[in-house]
Amino acid sequence: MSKSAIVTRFAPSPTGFLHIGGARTALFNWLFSRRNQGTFHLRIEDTDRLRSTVEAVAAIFDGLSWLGLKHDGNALFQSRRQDRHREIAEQLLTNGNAYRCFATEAEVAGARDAAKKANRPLLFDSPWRDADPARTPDRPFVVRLRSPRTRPVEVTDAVRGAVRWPAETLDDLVLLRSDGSPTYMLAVVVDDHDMGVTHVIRGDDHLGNSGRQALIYQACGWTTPTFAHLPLIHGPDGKKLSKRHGALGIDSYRAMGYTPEAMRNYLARLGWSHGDDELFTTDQAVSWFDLKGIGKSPSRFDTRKLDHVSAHHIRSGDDASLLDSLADWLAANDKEPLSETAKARLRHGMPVLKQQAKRLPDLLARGEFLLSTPPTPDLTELAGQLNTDAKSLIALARTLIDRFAEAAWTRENHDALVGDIAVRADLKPARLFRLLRSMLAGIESKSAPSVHDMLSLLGRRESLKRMAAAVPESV
RNA sequence: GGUCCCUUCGUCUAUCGGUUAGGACGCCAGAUUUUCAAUCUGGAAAGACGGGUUCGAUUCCCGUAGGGACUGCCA
Repeated sequence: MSKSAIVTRFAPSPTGFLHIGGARTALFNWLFSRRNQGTFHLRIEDTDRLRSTVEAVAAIFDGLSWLGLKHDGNALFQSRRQDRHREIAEQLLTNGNAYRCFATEAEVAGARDAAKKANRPLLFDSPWRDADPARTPDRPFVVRLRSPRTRPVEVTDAVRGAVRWPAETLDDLVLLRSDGSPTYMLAVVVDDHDMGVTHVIRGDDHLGNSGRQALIYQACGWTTPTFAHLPLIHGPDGKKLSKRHGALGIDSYRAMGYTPEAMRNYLARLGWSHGDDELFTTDQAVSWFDLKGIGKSPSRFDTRKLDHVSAHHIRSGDDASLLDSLADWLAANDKEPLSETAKARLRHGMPVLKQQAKRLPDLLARGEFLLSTPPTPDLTELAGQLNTDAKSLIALARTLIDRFAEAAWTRENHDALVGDIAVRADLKPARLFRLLRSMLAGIESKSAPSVHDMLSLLGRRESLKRMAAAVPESV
């Protein structure tokens, strides 16, 4: 293992599902570690016990595994590391980089209100920062970091460049709450350090945190990792993605019938680019990925482009795995699983079905004609649509059956036959195709493939059977 | 309010001082045509604004406007 081994991590809070933005963050971390033969860790930030549930944690595992983003080693639960976090806080207290603050919450709030009125940064300047440790009151306290007040804090971000904050805008952040529990700020830094994380790739909403966290790294004497803050994903209206935009969780996209491969492609291209490449495989993304390709501005989620990417991956997908994906989709939506014969038929038709599908369920809609015998078409109704009468339509159908029955079952023959019959009947071939379509897949079949494809997929025997069934016995 | 970040076609983006500003989605037109699609061809469509720097700015700097994030003893 090289000394410069890269370690990344994805550290979601379990809030109910794997957010689409979180999924992209995970993907970038995964891509970056794979690209560099590094390590990709998963850490569950479950220190907010009220909001963290086993279901929420399971949703994250499910989402990641469906997306194919496997983490190395075991997932780490932040809540189980509180002793370690406290230990660091104690050290900081001992070496003077932190202090006990006995200010009440009301005092802090009052100071902030005053700062706001005076148009100053909302920081709280604790009177206990320089108090005599011997003269401390006997009441609850928090442990605060003693931030340097003279120099600005600077962080170098791999996508943003140098970012700095004036010293007076950063207050002494709380490390340990008055009940002794560690705060998020402390926990993140300690965990990232202990896990050996070299690159913190996360959402833009953490950019401000990186300055504060840098202060903790400095106080601990640790080297800060490289930060890379990803611009957020917005809804189609440019506002932060929220419930009113519809699907937020990766599970929703799974339920809609997008494949993991397509989601990876679309998500990777949202906020990251490799020249003009739009459609690519995951292997390609891995070999191309770099932090330089990450954009700076937020991007909007566009489901129509997602559809296009999805269609491409279905079209170029492997028939057998497409069938597996379809089975997964059925299961994810609590639908009845495919029977063995249904599987065999869809598998047989897959080369055709996948040509025009945007999402997995389209495969099923296209292939419906293969799975069940269509209802007998009402030729009277069809005659109405074709602006002719039922009687001549039936005659045409019979001719079609007779001629098809005696010719070899090829597309060329079918074309020639239809052309010939059309000329004799003084009709446009299009009408005969409409008639054939109705006989093979039902009069309402809008989503079935072309007549030629159906003829070929169904074969001579089944096709002729359906055609015959469509014509009334006695007229 | 304060701090920080962002700004190229409607959308995702390329460009790393000199281009007819390129590609993709979507859109429009045409071809094809047995529905819906898919496919092929063509088309419309962008550097927020104002100042600098420079022989030359989309590109560098400043300002303005707009958008976003953060601003907790949440994560």
